Amino acid sequence: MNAGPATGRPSTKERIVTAGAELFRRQGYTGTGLKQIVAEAEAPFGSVYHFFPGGKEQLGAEVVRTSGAAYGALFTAAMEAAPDPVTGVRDFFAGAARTLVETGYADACPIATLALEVASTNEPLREATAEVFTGWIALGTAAFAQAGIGERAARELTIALLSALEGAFVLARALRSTEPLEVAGESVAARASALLTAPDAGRG
Amino acid sequence: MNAGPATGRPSTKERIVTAGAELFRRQGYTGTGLKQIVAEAEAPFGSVYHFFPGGKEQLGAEVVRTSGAAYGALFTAAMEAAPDPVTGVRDFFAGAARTLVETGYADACPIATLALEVASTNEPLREATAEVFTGWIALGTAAFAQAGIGERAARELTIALLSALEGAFVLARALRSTEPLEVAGESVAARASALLTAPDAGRG
DNA sequence: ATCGTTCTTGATAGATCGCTCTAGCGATAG
DNA sequence: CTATCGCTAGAGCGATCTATCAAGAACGAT
Repeated sequence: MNAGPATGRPSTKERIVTAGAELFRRQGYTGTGLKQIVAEAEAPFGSVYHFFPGGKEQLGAEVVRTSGAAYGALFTAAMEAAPDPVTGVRDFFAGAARTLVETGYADACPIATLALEVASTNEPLREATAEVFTGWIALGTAAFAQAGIGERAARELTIALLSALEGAFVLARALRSTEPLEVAGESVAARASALLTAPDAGRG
Repeated sequence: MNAGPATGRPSTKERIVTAGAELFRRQGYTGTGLKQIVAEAEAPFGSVYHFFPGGKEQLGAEVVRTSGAAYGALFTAAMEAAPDPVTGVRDFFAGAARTLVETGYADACPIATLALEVASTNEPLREATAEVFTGWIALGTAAFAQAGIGERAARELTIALLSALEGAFVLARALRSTEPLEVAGESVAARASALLTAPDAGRG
């Protein structure tokens, strides 16, 4: 029943999930071994199968859901902290670019690499990534709708935002440049601005 | 010196590259074994190391460059076949969506999965993917510039296009839906249209 | 104190990984 | 014919992979 910190140290399970999230994000799912995860987590090997009887796949699913929720919260926080949605979008892309540079172009989307790897090879994990993306779309749609954009336009704006963000991450990591994030962010901000300036365009 | 077809069958090297391209695209780089590649290619295992003394990494680099060039040609062909750039963009996204559906959401970008996997773990392969992306940016910039868009705006439009495309691929494969490709394509088409309608906006 | 449960721990199995190595086939040149 | 060379062919190496297993430590409940 130990969920954690009598001491300041996170529980073994938490450390495994955290280490798995970091390694899956940077090296992908198939490229990361359980041995490497437990080494990074400073956890005994057997604990993986104690907490995740379903093995690597179950750990992967939990990592996807956990870090997906965390990243969604990051987006919501950026949107709520900003005076308007356009600024929120700009801030979010700028923050993503900053993180990317600070981590040596390692930390971008927490689930994209895994998502592409498993999309055609592992149905349970594919479903986990689909659930996360669906949740992000709902989050963004709600945020833009609250700002006065029609439901349908808000949804399409969110999908365009996520597409631009994920794609910019691919280019940015490969090219080791933040230019794609800047261009993509400005592109989405412009579209959001247009929808807010001429609100009739986006009533759905 | 056999580059191929006295018979109709492609050379062993070609079959290995083709099989590698298909498997890396669908399952990723670390998720694909050399044994699986030679089985798919109906080639002897030893031939891999005959043609690619550098092993899996060298094969990966050749696959990236080959299929990157082929995909670039596909883009150029779509742009040249279309009456105007906006239609070209729409056709290209629509064609990508069609391929995705026809292959059961397996065949999207030929190098994206590999690019994310190796971006922080394998510098030679990362450089190969960076070269391909740089080539695509040059291709798109030239195509849009030829249509009358200023050099700088053409470059940014191309980066926005590639970001939207790659990101839409991620979402589409995970969600098993073409909606992201449709939304992203329309978004890029709209931006291209705006740059062509008001050409002064894009003189750089 | 004793029991039961939860969690820790690492050795180990069985499969697969990338890669090396040697042997041999078949076409061509001399 | 013989020699050479490009390529075929696959057995096998050490390493690593996921997963299993049995045993012990920690701890609360009775």
